[in-house]
Amino acid sequence: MSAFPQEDLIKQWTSEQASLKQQLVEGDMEEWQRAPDFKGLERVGGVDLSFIKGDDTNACAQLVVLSFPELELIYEDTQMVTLSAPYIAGFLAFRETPCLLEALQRLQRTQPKLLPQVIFVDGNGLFHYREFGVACHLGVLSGLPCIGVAKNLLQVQGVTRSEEHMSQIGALKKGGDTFPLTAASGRVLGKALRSSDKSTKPIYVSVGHRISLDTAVRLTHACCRYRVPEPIRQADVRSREYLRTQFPSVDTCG
DNA sequence: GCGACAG
DNA sequence: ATCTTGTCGC
Repeated sequence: MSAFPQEDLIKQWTSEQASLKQQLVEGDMEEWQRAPDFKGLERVGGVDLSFIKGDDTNACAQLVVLSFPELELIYEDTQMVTLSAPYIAGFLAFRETPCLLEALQRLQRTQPKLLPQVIFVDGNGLFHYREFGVACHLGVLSGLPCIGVAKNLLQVQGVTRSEEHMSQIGALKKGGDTFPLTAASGRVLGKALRSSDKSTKPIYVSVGHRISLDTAVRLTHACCRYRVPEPIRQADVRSREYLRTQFPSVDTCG
């Protein structure tokens, strides 16, 4: 077998990100994105992968489509997949995007009218080392509007978990409150959002594709029943439930 | 060399 | 990502 140093892989992936980035579209492109109440938006999607404890190559890939604004499940796709790429911070898309695109293609092929008008992705969009996170990657390759939502802060481009950052989190008083994630360049790459009155820890929202940051934040807030926006939360809950029933732990009492 | 490292 | 139950509080 030929050796393929991680160094080479990273070089290849870096140039691929730069190439795909040229197709990235920022800003609102649909009428519903401009509407105060998102009139015209009927379907929101969410994707996620879940793993079995000691196995990092086999995973359960999940795509859900919820009605908007009710946030009720109207479509679900659950599929066991074998991942070929390793997880490397900054290159999450190369690991997770292929199986998510396949899920979208199955939906496109069988029930195209149920395709989501926007997809919430677990991970960052523009808030990324090279401003091209997994939400941008999936957006460009699918052509669909995407929003990146990270549950943990990626310390990038000068944004750190500093006293200043902690202080800004403390200043988020109610659901919907935000503060910008500003790169050293001065560019706002995303926003920290207190997603509900009850949750203290913010989520980090950034543009994936074909949507503006303000619209992404506003819609994310509108989709939060709990800390994590419902489309992603449903995808997470359902993929884990699938693994729990299909692959029960082997080493637990009998 | 040290620390950071979405999922 | 996963490891993990009960517990404290509203």
